[in-house]
Amino acid sequence: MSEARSTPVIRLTIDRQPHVAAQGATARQVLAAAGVTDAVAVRANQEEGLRDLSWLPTDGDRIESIPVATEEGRAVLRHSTAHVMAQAVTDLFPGTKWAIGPPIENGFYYDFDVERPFTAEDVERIEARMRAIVASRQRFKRRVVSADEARALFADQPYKLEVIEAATAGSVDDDEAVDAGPGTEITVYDNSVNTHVAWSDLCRGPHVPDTAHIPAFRLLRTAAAYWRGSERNPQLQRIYGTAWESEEALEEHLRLLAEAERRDHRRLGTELDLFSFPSEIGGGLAVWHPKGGIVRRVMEEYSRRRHEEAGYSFVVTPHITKAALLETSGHLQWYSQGMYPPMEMEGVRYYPKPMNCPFHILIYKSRGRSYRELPLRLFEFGTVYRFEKSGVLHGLTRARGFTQDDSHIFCTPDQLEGELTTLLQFVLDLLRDFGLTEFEAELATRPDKFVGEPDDWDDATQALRAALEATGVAYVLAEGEGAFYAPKIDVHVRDAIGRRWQMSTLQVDFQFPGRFDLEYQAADGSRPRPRMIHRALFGSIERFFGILLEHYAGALPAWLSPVQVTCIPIAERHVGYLAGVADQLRAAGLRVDVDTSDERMQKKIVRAQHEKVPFMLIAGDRDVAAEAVSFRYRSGEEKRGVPVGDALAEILQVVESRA
RNA sequence: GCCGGAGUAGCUCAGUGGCAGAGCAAUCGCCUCGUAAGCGAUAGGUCGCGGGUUCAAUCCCCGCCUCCGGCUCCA
Repeated sequence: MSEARSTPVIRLTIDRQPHVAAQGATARQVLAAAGVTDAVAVRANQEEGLRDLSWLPTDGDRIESIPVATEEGRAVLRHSTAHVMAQAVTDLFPGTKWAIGPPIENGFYYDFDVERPFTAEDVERIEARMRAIVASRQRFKRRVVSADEARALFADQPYKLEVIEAATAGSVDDDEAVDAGPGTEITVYDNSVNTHVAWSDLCRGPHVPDTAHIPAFRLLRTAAAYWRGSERNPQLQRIYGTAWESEEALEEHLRLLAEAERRDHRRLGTELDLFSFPSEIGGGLAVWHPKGGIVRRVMEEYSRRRHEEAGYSFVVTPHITKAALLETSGHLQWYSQGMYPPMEMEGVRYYPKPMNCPFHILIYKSRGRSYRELPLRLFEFGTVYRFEKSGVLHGLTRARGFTQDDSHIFCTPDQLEGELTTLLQFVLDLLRDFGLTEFEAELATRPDKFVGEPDDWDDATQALRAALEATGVAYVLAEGEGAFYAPKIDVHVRDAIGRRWQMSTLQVDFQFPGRFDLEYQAADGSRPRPRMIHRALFGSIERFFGILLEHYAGALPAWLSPVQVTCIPIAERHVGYLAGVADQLRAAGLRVDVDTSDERMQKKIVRAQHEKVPFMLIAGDRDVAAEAVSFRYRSGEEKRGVPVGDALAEILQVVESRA
């Protein structure tokens, strides 16, 4: 730097490279001098929080630039865009009270207390106003204020006052922390053009330097949300939006949203004639049509076989039970709001079951158990009923009646760790067989409110951790997120378009063995309590099916497809030949249709393509003469003149490999 | 459950205060065809349900039901 001669200099590290800068230079200036132009914020000295580009580094600071095209950078961008949105709302709806407006995955929101909910037209006007604000190149300027100054500034903003009080008391939650840093200092960001302050918000920051750094955004939808997330609090009007580092990135995100809509399992369920939710039966209660029923049966059969190979014992239990069982288990005390109400017969109350565990425990208890029998692995496709609030139902992934692939494993304390390890490996292997390959696990530890002995918790948590380490699956610690009766591993999967779904859960239970007074006879004649592991692998068949359907966009792999092969005659005279081919394929266990409709071949191809059938076998004169068929694959590729035996072998190979 | 939105043919959706429409699907007929939609005809509706306003309501108003987007909750 040329001015270094007359100005005191400071030594900095910028993105691990040493640099010299003039004292008093902003982070933005030193980054620019170092050739870094894509940053929206910086991290200083490996601190957790980020700083504005207007921050003044001092000698010896290590600076990490945060480019906009990173998750942290986008969060800064989205947070700033949320401010612009709040400013636009304030411009258009004077008197609006602001709550909070944090960045979230893929976007941002801001909650407002307004006279009436926003309409679609309001949102258009807000977005237009935002574009004007962005075009005016407003700056985001940070200033530190005292708690009293903040109270005065936001005297007419009751939600901000609450955040200020929470911040000064040091008790903010994560979302609110975005608006005011805990305890330390209270900061305000002024949005200004030249010296004119257009709008100010209580905010921890950081923010982009000015609105020229907001290249692409879109408002997406409005919704109601409770203040501080509690249904006892007033409902606020929330606007969701998204912001990206470029128009291209925004377009790509919008394309992904459209893709997700296209893959919606509820839409595919109707289009492919798999299942439906007749309103005559009631919300959240599915009926499975023949084609959906085939897929479900194949899934269950495969799972059953794998469980048998892994040493599980199949059990069957009823759908309803007397209240007493659920009193012993504690469900009536803890879970009654999630249960269907009881029905009374001969003066006794019976409940539809919300979970299978108490029933499996009674099987364990049906006679004395020896350590020689352990681990005892009970498995059931157990159908349960839970009364979900009407607003939360969502196709097959959130239903009121569903079938869990539920198992309960009873083992000795010594067996626990080994059992968990093989169990987790089993879970991951089976998910892979269904084509899900990206896993992320969470180890959820003891919550503030818990039952049992801390030592037991530590042992069980350690066993779960050992299982995670042994299988090598990536996991994060979810401190305090365990169930009140047990630590657990939750396995999440990423689907084909990157969405995260919670799938399997493994829990080590401290409650039930004691509540039901379970025991086994040990080799030394003592009668210790067994350990108990709860495990749902798919979670529920319905939910898993829905996720698979979205993962594959309806084009299920051949082994799961309801129709694996559609035979298409080119002309009516080829029907008889293809009927013979179809018989051969069926004899080999394949699910085959022959399209005998009075349509042209092209039309039949369209239909089979819409039905997402993996293999079309087409036959005309040339194929008949050669005792061959012609393939058309789901991809649109084709292969002509394949001898029937070869075609059968090829299809069987794909089906059996579950590819 | 709460806030907002939407309900028109099996599906996707137009439409208007004055006899209810399209495409696809379905049925029937003609065509017999070599890799993404052949031609014609027919049928299909209490315009979610109930009430109100009006000479007249699918349309405007009110209530309810169902679904959708969120919130809370959750497999």
